[in-house]
Amino acid sequence: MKKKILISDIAKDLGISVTTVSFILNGKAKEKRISEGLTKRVLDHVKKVGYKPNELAKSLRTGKTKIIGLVIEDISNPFFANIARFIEAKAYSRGYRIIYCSTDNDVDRTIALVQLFRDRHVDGYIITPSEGIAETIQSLLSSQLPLVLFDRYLPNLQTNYVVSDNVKGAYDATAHLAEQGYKRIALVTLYSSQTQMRDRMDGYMRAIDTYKLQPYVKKVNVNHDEQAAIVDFQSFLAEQQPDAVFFATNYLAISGLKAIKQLDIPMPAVVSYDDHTLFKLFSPTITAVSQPIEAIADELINILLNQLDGKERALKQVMLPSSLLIRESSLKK
Amino acid sequence: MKKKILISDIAKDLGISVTTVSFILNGKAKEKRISEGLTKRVLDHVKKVGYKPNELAKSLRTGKTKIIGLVIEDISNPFFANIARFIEAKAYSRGYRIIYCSTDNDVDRTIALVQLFRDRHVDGYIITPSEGIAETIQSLLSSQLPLVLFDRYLPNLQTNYVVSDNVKGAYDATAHLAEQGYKRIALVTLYSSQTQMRDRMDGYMRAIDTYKLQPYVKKVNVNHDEQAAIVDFQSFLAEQQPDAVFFATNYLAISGLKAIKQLDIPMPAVVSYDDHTLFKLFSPTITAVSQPIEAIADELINILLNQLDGKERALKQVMLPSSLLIRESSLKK
DNA sequence: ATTTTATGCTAATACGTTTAAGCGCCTGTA
DNA sequence: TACAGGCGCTTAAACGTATTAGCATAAAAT
Repeated sequence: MKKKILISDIAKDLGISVTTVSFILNGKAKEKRISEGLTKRVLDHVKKVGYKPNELAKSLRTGKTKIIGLVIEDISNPFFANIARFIEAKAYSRGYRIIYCSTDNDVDRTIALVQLFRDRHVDGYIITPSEGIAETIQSLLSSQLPLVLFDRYLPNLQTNYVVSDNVKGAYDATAHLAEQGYKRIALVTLYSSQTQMRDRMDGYMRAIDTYKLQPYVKKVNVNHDEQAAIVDFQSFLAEQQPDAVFFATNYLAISGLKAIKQLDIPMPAVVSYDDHTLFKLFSPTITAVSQPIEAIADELINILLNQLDGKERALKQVMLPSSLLIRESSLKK
Repeated sequence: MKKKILISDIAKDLGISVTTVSFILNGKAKEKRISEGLTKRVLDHVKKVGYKPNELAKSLRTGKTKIIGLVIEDISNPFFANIARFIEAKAYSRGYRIIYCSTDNDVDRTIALVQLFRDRHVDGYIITPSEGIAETIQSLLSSQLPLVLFDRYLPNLQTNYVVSDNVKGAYDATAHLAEQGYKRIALVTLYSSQTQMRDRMDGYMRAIDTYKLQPYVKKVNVNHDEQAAIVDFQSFLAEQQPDAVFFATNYLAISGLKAIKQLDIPMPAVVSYDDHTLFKLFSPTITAVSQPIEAIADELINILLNQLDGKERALKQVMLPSSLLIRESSLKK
């Protein structure tokens, strides 16, 4: 049980003051005109005895934790998991650490997480806002805390955000189906008025207009009981008999595929917003709207770090293009 | 921009000492013989002005952060994601928070994460150890830090751990295939000498012995380049022509299924160690060895919290049973 | 010879809590 | 009357660091 070694121990060992050691360790040796000889002696000795500053004490003193809080909808969803991975790597290389938690799109959970991060004094926030979270976000804003939303935004709030072009993505997906000759193209989406869902609906409708088709929209409640959602969706399938289905999220697509599979009906053409490992595997493989994950992560971390460095105060609202990953091998008609 | 409110502000507002406020806020009012009237006044006032203690300062003073560090192989793997979810919920209800990060089974990353958590003074550690991490774990042990491993353990180290009965799980899976009449049952596993992999191999071999079959073992390097792993596995398939495949992990199964799909050969029977959303969807659906996820999470958090409370110092090494989720509808032979 | 400036370092305070030790007062006992 | 002890609260130190203001000496300028 070795005793914890402090900065004062270093100072004592070398017969100098704590201040000097602190300056050197924080890279202010030159600025504070500490001689090169002493600087080297200190650094060598620190390395030798393996001294590590107490980060808690540092944070208390400086008010900075060098930690970014990442509040994410569902880390087990590959889309979010990959975003998180990129963000983590990029933040790391710039001296920041990430801590993240999933909200499952639940408001109370989101509020609790933001509070947790606030309690821990994270330096900045990257958040996928769930519905009803506006007040909480507003309070972060009021406290001047660096913040950027992604995947969706809150229309009434002046915040930074990074989203993909959901309207165009959904339009392209629907148009792709229409071009292939499908006539009864259904949209399966959530009971949700979040911006990304609204925009995907919008894109779908625009394509329906362009191709003069009949819209078939099914809204599903997927959060609580997947089996109930599946049954619900099955009755929609039986009633409307779509020949193609555009799922507004990848997990909707997964539930949807389960539903179709159980039903023993001809498989409709399927497109999903956001990709999934699964889709490459499925027969026939599934076309997906693919968001530019790395670019999103890049924008997010840049916006946040620029704000943290005080370089940038202007509002940054970024929209990036999605692309269609066409996978069907057998074209219809 | 409201100014941050301190415990001293509370004390000043009420004309009492900071100590008294602190005692009350930490539930020591009775123990410290603070009158009920004052206690109530303080609590009311704290609620009214919305005072929140600075957790950093608390942690610095007490040496406790009420945070548990969860170092996990891959949070986007449903098995680990679910474990994490349960652990988080259970810890939360006992006043602890979780921060977690993925290692991707990379030693350097694991070491860096443990160091990060150490720097942040987490109170305890739950870790899926990657290979080559023994030294790091030993150093946690030497510093008397509460610690429990899971999914696998380090045979040379005296640590707490929670694992499932990998030998029996793998035996049951293999035996199940043998009972169905499959003769060329292959095991696909990793280049890894971690305990869980060793034990799954062991269980497979025992079943092979029981049923007097020929073993077919393929070791795959899946971490770096999935496509290379797929090609590698495909040549194994072509050469050995197994009629059934037991994958030692769920992500191996996914890569394996991709490989099989590309190959246009008759689909062998497939069993996977650990379940996956995907498996319910696949045709034919895939049997899986299912670990008792909630029980594992329960044991982990109990062991750790009992240690944190100082209730328990004895070594806890727990093995829980896995069960076989049989899903094939069409039996062979 | 005196004042100014540069050099290289340090003393002391602050960050926001918790907690050991103790202080004055009141009550009850002898 | 004197004293012990309980009651209800407070004083002051501690956690480990960063940083402002400043000090002593030497060199340069007047």
